[in-house]
Amino acid sequence: MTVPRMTPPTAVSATATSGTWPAAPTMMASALAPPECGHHAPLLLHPIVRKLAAFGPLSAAEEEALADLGAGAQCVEGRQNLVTEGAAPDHAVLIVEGVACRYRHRPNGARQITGHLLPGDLCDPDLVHLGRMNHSIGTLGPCRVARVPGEVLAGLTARHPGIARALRLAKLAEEETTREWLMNVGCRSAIERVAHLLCELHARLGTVGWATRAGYDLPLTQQDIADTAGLSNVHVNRVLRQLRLMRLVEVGGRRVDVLDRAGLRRVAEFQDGYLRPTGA
Amino acid sequence: MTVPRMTPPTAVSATATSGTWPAAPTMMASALAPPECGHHAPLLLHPIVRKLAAFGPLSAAEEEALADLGAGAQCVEGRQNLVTEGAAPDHAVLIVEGVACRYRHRPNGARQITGHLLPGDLCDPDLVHLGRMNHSIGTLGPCRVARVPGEVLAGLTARHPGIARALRLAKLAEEETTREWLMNVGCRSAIERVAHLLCELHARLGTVGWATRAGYDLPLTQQDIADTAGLSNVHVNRVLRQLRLMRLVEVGGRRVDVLDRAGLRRVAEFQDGYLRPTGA
DNA sequence: TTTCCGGACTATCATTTGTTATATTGCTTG
DNA sequence: CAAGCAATATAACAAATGATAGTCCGGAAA
Repeated sequence: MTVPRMTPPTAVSATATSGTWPAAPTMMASALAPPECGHHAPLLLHPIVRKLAAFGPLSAAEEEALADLGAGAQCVEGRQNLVTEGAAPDHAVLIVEGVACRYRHRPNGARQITGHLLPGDLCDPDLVHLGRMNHSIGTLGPCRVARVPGEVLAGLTARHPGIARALRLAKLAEEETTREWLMNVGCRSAIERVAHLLCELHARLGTVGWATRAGYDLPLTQQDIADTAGLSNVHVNRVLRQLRLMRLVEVGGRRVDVLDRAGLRRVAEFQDGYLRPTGA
Repeated sequence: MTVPRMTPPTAVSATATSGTWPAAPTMMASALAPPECGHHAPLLLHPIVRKLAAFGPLSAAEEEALADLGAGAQCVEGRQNLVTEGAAPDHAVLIVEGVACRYRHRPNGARQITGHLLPGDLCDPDLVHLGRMNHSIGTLGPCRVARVPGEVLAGLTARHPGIARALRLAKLAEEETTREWLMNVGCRSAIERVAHLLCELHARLGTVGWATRAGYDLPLTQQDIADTAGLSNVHVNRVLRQLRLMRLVEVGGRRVDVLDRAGLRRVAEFQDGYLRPTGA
């Protein structure tokens, strides 16, 4: 059977200035290679290495151990559950490629997405404490994911203090992100919410090499954005049109083109500090 | 949409004002004997003992060690900051009595409350990881709070595995609660949001002995509820009147009288499972 | 190719919620 | 006691957002 893959990041146009943006297109292209041949590629190409390295220095052995986590990654189509509400998983899930989310449904069918899982995200790092999940985790677009048994994870953190520390900081960042979403939904207007969401995705995908300064590929439908921001799909459409008319960002065809990053951030009041908590 | 209307950020008061506590007597009268009235009182009267014991068995030594945390508690008036955004605290804060919250302001003055801190709540148990806070913590009504130095906390968890485990579960419960709030604000109607909030407070205060089946004392203003639920104060007033007319709950005079607990929970679709995660 | 279908898009209308303004109440303070 | 302040209450109006319905488009399947 055919296995769905993510659209690879589009090559940067010749006019694009490198600037301060971390990702290089050639690196991203090779990141798409199957994980089996990954031992020749720089370890930083593995999204989880890139993500955790941003929280503090990792030893070479730690980077290698992290990269190994993605070795057995499998392809999953969009709209599939990875972990279902009520289950008591004995493994964590590492997103190697694609976008997944945490979500829950109300009895009336309404869905609320409570978190996005992007390449390099590991959930849940402390599943040992968790009896049964009270929300589900599912893919939004096609993904490559690796299941990490609890014992493997425990051994990893026991042996590598740098990884343990980075995972704690990553967890903290996730908590802060949830609070930021609450801020978003609780007291920002529709256009501000959507703008903020697009900024956040830009920043997060950027640190793992899946976004350029010009934009990023995004498998979310307008309904997915609506369920994230607490809006209706129709209103999300209205807001996206407005953002397009304001020459800030164009969203369509599973692609987000950021025309005016500064302007978008201004509308969203976006401050990216919450994504990078610093250790004490 | 939301226009400047808020009271300015509360003035910071690093000085722990001790002594007077305006509304104290009435709060204590119905529910419990005052927890501070002595070393002779059963340890379960200490809210943090009650709260953590709900997550799993604690040894007598552990209960005693926990009860000691509240020994040096000081009185703080309402509307005072305990920790201010941008600070890098070296201590955790234990709420012994009263209600506090995590919150942030938007530049336009709008405030979003992202969490409630009730008696027995300890924040943040893992402050070691935290560089600077990107939200503030402040009292909503008069409180008694104890500051717990990081070293004390570290020693406590190192020496008492039962406490360490309970604190981890409590942290997990807090995360689940934040997600539940996101669900609330993101996809429930105004009346459902307020009903859900009242149910949650009832359940949480109940486990630490500050609520009876009939209701509980609550120092929140309607504006505070509004800032929690992502509504305007006027609309909160409308909703509270509706809940009163439906004979579900009466809120007023710093008091919540629950007339029909089952009915209120039905309106809110309240499931309290998220408050008590089970260990694996 | 044609058909089918999900997603994007738009228009119109309905409704919830926010805004502004003004009393009122109760408590604190002078 | 009166004055002042904060919180509550309510009304009238405005704005933001949701609901419904339908078209259009592009990719997948027959």
